[in-house]
Amino acid sequence: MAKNTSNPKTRTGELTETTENYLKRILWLTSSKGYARISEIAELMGRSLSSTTEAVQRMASMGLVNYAKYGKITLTDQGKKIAEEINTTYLVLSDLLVLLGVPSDIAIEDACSMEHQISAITLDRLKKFIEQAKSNPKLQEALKEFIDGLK
Amino acid sequence: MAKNTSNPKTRTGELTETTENYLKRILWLTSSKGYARISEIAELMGRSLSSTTEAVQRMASMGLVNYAKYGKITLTDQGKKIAEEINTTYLVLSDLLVLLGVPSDIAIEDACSMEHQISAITLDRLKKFIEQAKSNPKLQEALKEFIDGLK
DNA sequence: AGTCAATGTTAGGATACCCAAACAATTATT
DNA sequence: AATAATTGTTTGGGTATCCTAACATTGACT
Repeated sequence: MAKNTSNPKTRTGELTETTENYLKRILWLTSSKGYARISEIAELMGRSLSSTTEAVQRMASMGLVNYAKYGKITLTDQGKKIAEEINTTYLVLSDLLVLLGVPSDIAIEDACSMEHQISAITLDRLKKFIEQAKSNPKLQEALKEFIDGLK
Repeated sequence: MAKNTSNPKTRTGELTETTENYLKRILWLTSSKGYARISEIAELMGRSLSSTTEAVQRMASMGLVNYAKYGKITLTDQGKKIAEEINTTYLVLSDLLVLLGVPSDIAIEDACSMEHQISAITLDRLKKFIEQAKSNPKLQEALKEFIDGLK
């Protein structure tokens, strides 16, 4: 029986899930307009302004974002590097889900929180894919080649 | 740009990720031997005895587990129902990862925490699968049939 | 410049989690 | 049964997160 080896920490080994989510949203905002504002982050995260202010201050103290009261928010080099890693993972997952037939808006949402908030639709697609992979010879063979190609 | 619509809550809409993880481990233990002990849960979760006691007491107050001091722990009907849903999701995900060539021990770990703790290996497999799905005609066709078959 | 609306911060409070250390109960061993 | 070892609980702390309400700043408009 597999043990739970996970801390409250994440993939990066240092940041919480919440912090990673904030980072990703800030990356999106800064990519499109150069900086982010508390209100924009709050809106995108679905959190209150006060929670967002607090989170951003925490992230600033960790050296992830540049922040000054009432000012524009940007990512530090370190924050940007981590945010980009997270975003890449997110893109890979959402791509896969789309490939598996999950509608893109749901794929986007689900990619953000696989397992813990997976939707009924995504779950159904994954189930069917697994079934097919076991019974459909063509898919079976294509997957076999895929696996062989990894070596 | 997609908003974060997620609460601190999970798929079930009620429980936290941590609580869901505890539930799943308790399901595993109760399935194999009829009941669970604090120390076993703690071991499986990688948490201290005190944290585990606290979590189990919290879960008891939520009606998810049957608990009495120093006693054997079992799931209530409600707890069992939810735990089984979570476990099903977990099984689907781990199956898929195995299908994609992820070693089963890693698949098991990663299925527990997709996106937030995805390993480099899993990420690599997903990437390659996406690449292949775009370039390998056989896989492409097999996936197309899969998608068509969903209709 | 003065005022108002929008935006951002602080204060105050709550819950979920986690841990170590001290204490208590249970179980195993002599 | 008495003691030792194991297991479980409580206590006392700590951090992360969230929220509302009250306060402060900024920016826009008169």
